[in-house]
Amino acid sequence: MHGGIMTPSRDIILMGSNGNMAAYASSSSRFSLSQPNLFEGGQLHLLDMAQNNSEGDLGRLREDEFDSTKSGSENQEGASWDDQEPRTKKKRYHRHTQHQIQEMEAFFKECPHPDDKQRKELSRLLGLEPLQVKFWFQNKRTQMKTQHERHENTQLRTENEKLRADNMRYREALSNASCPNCGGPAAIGEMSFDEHHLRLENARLREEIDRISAIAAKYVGKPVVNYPLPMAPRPLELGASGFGGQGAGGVGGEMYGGAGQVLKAVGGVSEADKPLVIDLAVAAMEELIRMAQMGEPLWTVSLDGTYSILNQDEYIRTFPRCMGPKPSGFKCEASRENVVVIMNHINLVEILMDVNQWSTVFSSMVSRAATLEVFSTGVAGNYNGALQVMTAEFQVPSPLVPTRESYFARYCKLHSDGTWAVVDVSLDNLRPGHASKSRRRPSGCLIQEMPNGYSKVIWVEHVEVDDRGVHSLYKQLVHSGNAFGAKRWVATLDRQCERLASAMATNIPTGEVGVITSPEGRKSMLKLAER
DNA sequence: GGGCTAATCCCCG
DNA sequence: CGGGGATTAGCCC
Repeated sequence: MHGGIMTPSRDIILMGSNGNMAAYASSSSRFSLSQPNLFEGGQLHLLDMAQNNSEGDLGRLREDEFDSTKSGSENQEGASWDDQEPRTKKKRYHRHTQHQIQEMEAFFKECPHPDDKQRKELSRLLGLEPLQVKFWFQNKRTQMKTQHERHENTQLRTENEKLRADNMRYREALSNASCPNCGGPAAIGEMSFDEHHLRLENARLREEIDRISAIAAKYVGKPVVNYPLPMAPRPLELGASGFGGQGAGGVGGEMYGGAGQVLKAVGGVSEADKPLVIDLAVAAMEELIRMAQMGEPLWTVSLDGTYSILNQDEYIRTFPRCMGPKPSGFKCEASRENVVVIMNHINLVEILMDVNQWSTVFSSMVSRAATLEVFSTGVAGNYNGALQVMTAEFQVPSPLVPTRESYFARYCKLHSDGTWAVVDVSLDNLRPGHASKSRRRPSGCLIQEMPNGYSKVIWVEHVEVDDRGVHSLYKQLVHSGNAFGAKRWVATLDRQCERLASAMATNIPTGEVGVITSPEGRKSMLKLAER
């Protein structure tokens, strides 16, 4: 019971009832307290009483240890509650002696959860109430726990600081790196993109690039025409995109923008022809670049000096005929025009690559258009590397001029000097059954960003057409380079820019389509809302 | 005032 | 009922 003084006997003999609970040698100044659960095959010497106790006398030891200069509240003898207030509300300040703590610590190391019996023995040994021993062990356990937690916390903190430092270093390195694609900073603004999304996108695109380049490499050096067809052509894969069934999500839904029934009969290319399409696109891109850059004698400047006409003989001498020779009876039309377009270069690329925008902006020339298959949507969120198979019907607003249907690949590439290029090349070789009346030789445009936000555009149009039976007036039209030539494309684009500018300024028509340049350089098409 | 520790209270299995 | 978490009380630095 609380209250009774547990005066320690001067000779403590710890003798468990069963005889192995504790062992004590009073004269040897050393005793061991063995625990039943630890006592297997020998006694564990947990309590070393020898320290500072030459006489092995516990009672005296405690008295010796007691420093009389210390506060009177320090427990002196026995460390019990007996001589103090009965355990009611007020606690009296009391500290266990060094010795008592030492002994209990030692025991704790071996057994933090002493049972009743062990506590009793300890209390007897140390002259404490069993309850006090119980408290002490309880408090010790919580103390150890908090200590452990604190230690763990500091460990985590240092680890955290180390990771932070690493992170900073990586960020630093990243911000100094430059993007291999555009030469701009490689660091990704945290605000603008979701990093996770980008990582997934990157992985997908990397895979796509690997696949494309592997296929392209496989066919390098082989003739482009008369491709072996190792596999039977697959059924039409309308809406399918990319290789290996990888989807370029969302494309299928926008297919056939403005396309009529006729175009729906035309499918994508067969699996076996895909390498050929890639090869053609790459070759066409190369040709377009050279066509755009060369001068005399390949090009002859028109009389009024606003555009250039292609010199056929020179062309045949200069360029390998990647599409094969001109079909007999076909006439060649080719022109080039340099122009400044009042539009952001990114917008212009977007218009060309998005069939809906393209057919809308050039609606006076393109009566129908559809994207049949998307090989690649481009890299890094833009159209760089985008390749798609398209079909379109071109028109001239005149009953004298028949429409021309074309089945072609459109390939977009950002070149290392910052120039964007979009090239079309006919894929008629892939459709031997379709006797096309016209073919698009590498045609398209080079787009350069100008400091004022406008775009410098070089437009090349190069088509071969069967004009037999076509009205002579039309032939004159073609000869002037205005019918389907670069000049007309450029003029159409210009008109669209002007139309929008005036629509915006005068606030007039509804339902009109125009082109705008947002500050961010995005969303180029504008359909003025109904009012 | 905060840390330490003996002791208390109280909840939960 | 005992263990353990939360809290308190008293002391020390």
